[in-house]
Amino acid sequence: MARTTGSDGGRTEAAIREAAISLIARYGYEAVSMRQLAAEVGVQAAALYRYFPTKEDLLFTLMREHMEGLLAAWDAARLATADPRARLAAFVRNHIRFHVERRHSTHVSNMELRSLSRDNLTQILRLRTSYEKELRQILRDGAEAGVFVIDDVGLTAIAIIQMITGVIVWFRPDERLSVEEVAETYLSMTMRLTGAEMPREVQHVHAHA
Amino acid sequence: MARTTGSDGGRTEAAIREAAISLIARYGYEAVSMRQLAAEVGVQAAALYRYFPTKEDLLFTLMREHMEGLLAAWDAARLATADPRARLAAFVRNHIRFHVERRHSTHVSNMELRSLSRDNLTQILRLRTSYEKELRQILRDGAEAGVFVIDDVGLTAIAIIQMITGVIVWFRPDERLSVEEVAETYLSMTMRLTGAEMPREVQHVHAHA
DNA sequence: GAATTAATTGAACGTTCGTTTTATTCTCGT
DNA sequence: ACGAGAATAAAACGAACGTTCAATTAATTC
Repeated sequence: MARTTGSDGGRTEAAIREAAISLIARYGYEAVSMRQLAAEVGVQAAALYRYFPTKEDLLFTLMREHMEGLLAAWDAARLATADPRARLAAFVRNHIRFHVERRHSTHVSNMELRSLSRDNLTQILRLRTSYEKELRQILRDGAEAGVFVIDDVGLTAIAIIQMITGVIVWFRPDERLSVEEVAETYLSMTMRLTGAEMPREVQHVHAHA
Repeated sequence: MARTTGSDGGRTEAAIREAAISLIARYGYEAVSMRQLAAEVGVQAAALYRYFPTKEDLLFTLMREHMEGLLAAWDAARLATADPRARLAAFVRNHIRFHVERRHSTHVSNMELRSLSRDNLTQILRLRTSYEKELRQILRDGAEAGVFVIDDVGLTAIAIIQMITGVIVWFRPDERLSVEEVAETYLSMTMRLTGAEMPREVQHVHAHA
C-alpha cells in the first residue's frame, strides 16, 4: 500500500501534535515511542518524519508553541492601568485560565525540559524568562508604590508562579469548581501572599470577556 | 575476571543508590540506562541485579525511602503545642530544610511518578497523602481557631506545598542565601498567604536545633 | 488522461535497551 | 588450609528503539 484515500497533510500534522501532547503528558517524552505515537494517529511510524525531522524536534515545536501561546495570551489580557493590584489580578487570571485550558501541553513544557538539546533548551528558557519578567515588574511596581509587602521580588515571583501553575496537578475540567472560581481562589491567595488589600473594583475586572 | 579486589556488597549498594538518585535527577529515569548507572558506580551492569531485581524496583525503593524519610523528619520536627501558627511554622521550616538538603531525591520523587507500576504508584501516593494530611489538619485547626483566613483547606494545602517545594527549582547550596534565610522568607509568605499575623514568639521557635 | 506532486506504506538499518546466564575470583569463618 | 558463599565480569538474549529508503498509490495539475 501507499497513500491512503482522503489523506491530508494538514490534518495529519494536527493529529500528530494533538496525540503527541496527550501521550507525552501522560507517559513522558522518553517513554513514548514513535511507533506508539504513530499508532495513536493511525499511521505508520515513517509517516511522522514527513512532518517532523526528529523526535526531539517534535518535542521542541510543541514546547515553543506552548510558550509563545502563553506570551500571546498575556499580551492580549494585560491591562493598560498602572495599578499593580489590577495588573497582578489580570496576570493570575490569565495564567490560571491558560494553564487549565492547556493542561497537557503545560505538563509537557514543565516536565520535559531535560530532554531538549542545549540550543533548544536555551530558546525555551528565554521565552520562560521573559514571561516571568512580566510578573517581576508588576511586583516591583507594587512594592515601590507601597501596595505590596515583598521581601524578595525574584523569590516571590517564582513562588507565585509555582503556586498558580500547581493548579494543573489537581484540577480536572469536569469538577465542582469552574475555571473562574478556581482563578478567584488562587487570586485571593496571591493577593494575601503579596500583602495586598484587594479593593472592590479589582475584584470585578476580568481579564477575559 | 570476576570478583574484584576490595569489593563489598554494602558499599556497592550505597554507591548504586547515590549514583541512581543523581543520574535520574539530572537526566530522568527513562533516559538513564542500567549500563550508564553501572559505569557511574564502576561496575558491570549485571552487578546491579544483585541488589535490585529490576530497574523499576530500584526507582521505587528510592522514592519510598525518600517519602518515609520526609515523614520521619516531620515526626521529629513537629511541635506538641496547640498553636496552629507555630505548628505551621514548624511544618514549613522542616519541609524547606528537608527538600533543600535532598534536592536530587526530591526531584526524583516529584518527577518520576509516572514510571511506576500501578501498585508501586499507589504506595507512594499513600505516603504523600498522609504527609499532606498533616498540613491540612494544621490549616483546619487554624481556620477553626480564627487565626487563619482560608477559603478552601484542601486547595490551600496544595498551593502551599507546591510553593514551598518550588524552592528546589532555583536553590543551589552555595549561594548567597542560607537554608535558614530561605526558610524564613518562605515562611513569611506562607503566613501572609494564610492570613496569619505572625506573633514574635513563633518567629524564633526553630524546629531544628 | 497523462504527468506531477503529495502522502503513506512496509521493510530494513544499526544501536541500545533491560535482563539472564555462566563462569571466575575474592573474602571469611572454621 | 579450605570450603562456602558473596561479588563481580563477560557474553549473550530477544525486543524495542529512532530513523531511512524504495516502492506505491491518491490527489492535483495541465
